Amino acid sequence: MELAAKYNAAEVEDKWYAYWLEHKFFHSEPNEKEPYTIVIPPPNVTGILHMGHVLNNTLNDVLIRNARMHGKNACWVPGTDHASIATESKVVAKLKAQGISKDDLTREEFLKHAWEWKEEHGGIILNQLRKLGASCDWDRTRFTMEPALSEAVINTFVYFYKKGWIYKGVRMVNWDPEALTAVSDDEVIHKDTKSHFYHLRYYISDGQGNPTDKYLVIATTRPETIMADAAICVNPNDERHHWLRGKKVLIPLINREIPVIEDDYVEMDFGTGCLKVTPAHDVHDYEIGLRHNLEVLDIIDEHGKLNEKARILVGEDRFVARKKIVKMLEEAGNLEKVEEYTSPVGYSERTNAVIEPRLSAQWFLKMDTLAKMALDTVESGRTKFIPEKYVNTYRHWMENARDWCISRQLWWGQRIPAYYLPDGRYVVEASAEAALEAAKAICPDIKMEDLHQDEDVLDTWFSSWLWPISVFDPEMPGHPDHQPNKDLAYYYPTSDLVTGPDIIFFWVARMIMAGEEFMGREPFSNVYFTGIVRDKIGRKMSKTLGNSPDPLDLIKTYGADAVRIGMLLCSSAGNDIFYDEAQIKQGAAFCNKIWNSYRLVKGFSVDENAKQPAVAAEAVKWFDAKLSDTVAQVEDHYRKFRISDALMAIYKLFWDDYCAWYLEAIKPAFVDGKPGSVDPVTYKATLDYFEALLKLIHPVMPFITEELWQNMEERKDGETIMYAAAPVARPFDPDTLVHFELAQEAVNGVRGIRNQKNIAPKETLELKMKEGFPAEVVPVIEKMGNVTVDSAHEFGDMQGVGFMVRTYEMFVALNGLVNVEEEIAKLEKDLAYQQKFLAGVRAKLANERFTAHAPAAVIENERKKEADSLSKIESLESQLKALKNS
RNA sequence: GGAAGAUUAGCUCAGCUGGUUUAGAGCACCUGCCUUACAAGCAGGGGGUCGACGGUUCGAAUCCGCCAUCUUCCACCA
Repeated sequence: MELAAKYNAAEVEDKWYAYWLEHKFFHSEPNEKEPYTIVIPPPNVTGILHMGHVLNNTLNDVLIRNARMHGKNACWVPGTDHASIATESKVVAKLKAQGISKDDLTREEFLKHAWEWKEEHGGIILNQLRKLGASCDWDRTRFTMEPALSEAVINTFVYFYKKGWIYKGVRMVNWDPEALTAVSDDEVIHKDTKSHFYHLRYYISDGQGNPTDKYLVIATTRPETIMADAAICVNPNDERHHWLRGKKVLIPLINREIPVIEDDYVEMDFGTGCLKVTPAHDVHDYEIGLRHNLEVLDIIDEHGKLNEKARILVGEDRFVARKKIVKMLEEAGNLEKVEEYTSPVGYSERTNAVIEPRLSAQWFLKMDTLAKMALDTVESGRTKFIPEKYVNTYRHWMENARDWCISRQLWWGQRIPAYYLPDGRYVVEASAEAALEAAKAICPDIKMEDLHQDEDVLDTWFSSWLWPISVFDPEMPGHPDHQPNKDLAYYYPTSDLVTGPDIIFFWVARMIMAGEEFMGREPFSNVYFTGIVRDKIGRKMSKTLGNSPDPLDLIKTYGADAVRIGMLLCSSAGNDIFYDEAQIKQGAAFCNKIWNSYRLVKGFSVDENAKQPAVAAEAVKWFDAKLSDTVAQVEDHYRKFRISDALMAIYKLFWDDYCAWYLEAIKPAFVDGKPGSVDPVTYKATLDYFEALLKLIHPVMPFITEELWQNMEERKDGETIMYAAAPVARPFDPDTLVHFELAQEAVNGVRGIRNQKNIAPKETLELKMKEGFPAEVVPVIEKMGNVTVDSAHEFGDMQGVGFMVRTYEMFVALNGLVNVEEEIAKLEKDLAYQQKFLAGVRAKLANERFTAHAPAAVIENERKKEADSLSKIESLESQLKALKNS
């Protein structure tokens, strides 16, 4: 096959991905090998691939492919998340665009639309992952709302309910009075908003419900809620208000009597130090109310209007009521003053309506035991976090975990399996039939049509926390007596999880809880937290900013391998990623480099009778060691999840060591204007190394490596680099590397002189070196530096330029090209530097406290520095002397 | 306001238990090369008082304190 001069990714990628799929290379079944398992962080089912997904899934794929090549039975389970809030709001928006309001639809009609939407968009993101090269076991693709997984969620709910850990409670939700729905905290936008601070007089009651002439002053931004006040609260340490202890005050206008209570929550130096407590209409007040057993009086209805409990201004909108009540308070003499005030106010992301904190009945899951278990999992190290700093964050949250509100006022999701009897009592069962049976125990005559299932669905995380279990065996969660099926027994616990730190609590912590509860052990051994992908100037990638490129466009332009490299080059664990297209270009350049190195190797002609030249033998020996050395480093980097370091090590091995040094060293010289031949020993080594390099980089660049690996020799159908064994580090003599490095430095010295003196690389120079230099690498210097090497005792008065390779003196003979003054100036500069350096080292050695305290090895090293420096100075001085005499 | 983390070359980052670091890498930059694998290339080069100030130590980018700036998470203050 002819190879084009440039690598064409587009042609290659689809071909090999189809080949991999055709042979089911990504598919895993339990076997006798060690499993390596990753479950994908399931993207939203209607989502579109963005740069965050690219980063995350590239990392996942690198880990999976690396494990596969290390002989593990690698299984990467893909799937999607039903994402109730995001998906439902997309469906609502789509219906709205068609002129359909969700309110006009029944639950069944709406869900029909939602499923249609899911069928239409559900596969997109998984197909996009294929373009990236993701080696997911597609036969195992799961969806969090598919029947089996939904059943698992329902069973889990019933399980916890019967265990007594799920209860119905009241919670303050963010109510959107326009959309008539609760919205999540994420959907509330806090904006500083100008308003007023109303200072109101509350008169002290005489005990009979009549005002005295004494009063206290509270400051509020919401005077329309005073009718719902349950108490006035002051700080117990606030001496100004001690006279109020045990007193009761009267709510203005309606003269309802409320107590004065004390609580640390109140800031003494904010407002007047007196807080009106309105449990029904403020989150904090609600909590104070709980502590002090205060009455909860809800005076605002779902539309944001005052209801009859308010007694006055009934039916008025909350903002109209505010204006009116201010006037009424003023007329009644209760308004002391009004201040301008700016405070953060929550607005609904969807309707821009001001959010009304509203109490509502919600379902909760107790967190105390689960959180304790999950904290232990991480603190004991059974699950490791990378980077470790997230353990702190995790601990803080787990120690302060509040009960988990698991109900959502939506339709898209698993419907809560609570069935209400007409009298308001309820039963919790996995099916309507079971619920009817249970209901009959309470009320023998009850019929199915009398039962009404809870309208709410469960939080999406209440399904995704089962993911590492339910993708293998959906029967398991909620059935403690169930024996794990073959898959679950084999694949669980999974190995690594790659995800963003933003969902450490929402998802990671809860998966650990579910894992401990249902499996009795951690769901994964390591959690690798990626950073957030930002643009060059540090802004989050977002649709509204338009600063997020379409990954598919990038793949089309540069190739998937280049995109993968580009993302990994700038990703150290836990740090945000500053995305820059230049890095993808770098990846594309690397692809091209690999491609062309193969063109060179493939173009070699082999002379079966040729003997291996000394320089080639040396290069082979060196690269062998270098390869082992790098493989060991790469293994270490992978172990520590330093993926970008692993990549950089391979990158340099391929580009600098293999292409720039090894190939140049073994490249046959020209014979009669044509490239000469390579001997068979060197040729075989060269191909072996090339293959080793392909294997090393394959996890990161799956496509180009498969293409070239397949091209290297005739492969059978069904063979793939994916399952080739990863290169293994072998022991080597460290001197091999050290000596070759000396040769490289000598060559660099010669090249530097060429550059300086403008001498063409083609012109062969004469290099003199003093004896003692490792002889075996001299042929390398001769070839790579295009020099002939002579050893000499003295350089005498030769014309030329000297330089040092560590402690070895070198000298390039040049005739008529030396500017003596320039050389002298340069040498003197070097000499001055060395003398200063020597003085520093000697000062250190002369310091008794240093020699007394420092370890022997450190002192020894300083002595060596001293000796090296001395010999350099000696050499520089003799060169100077020679130059000055010439 | 609370918590965690960061600050090293123009950019992105390594630098693990203080001493083989006389602070490194990749990219970018500058100079010279179309040398028959690759100009998406080759060869060479410049560039940092390790955020500021104190402290511990024979010795600090590394440990401690304080300040500044930034990021994230939590709470968003009647």
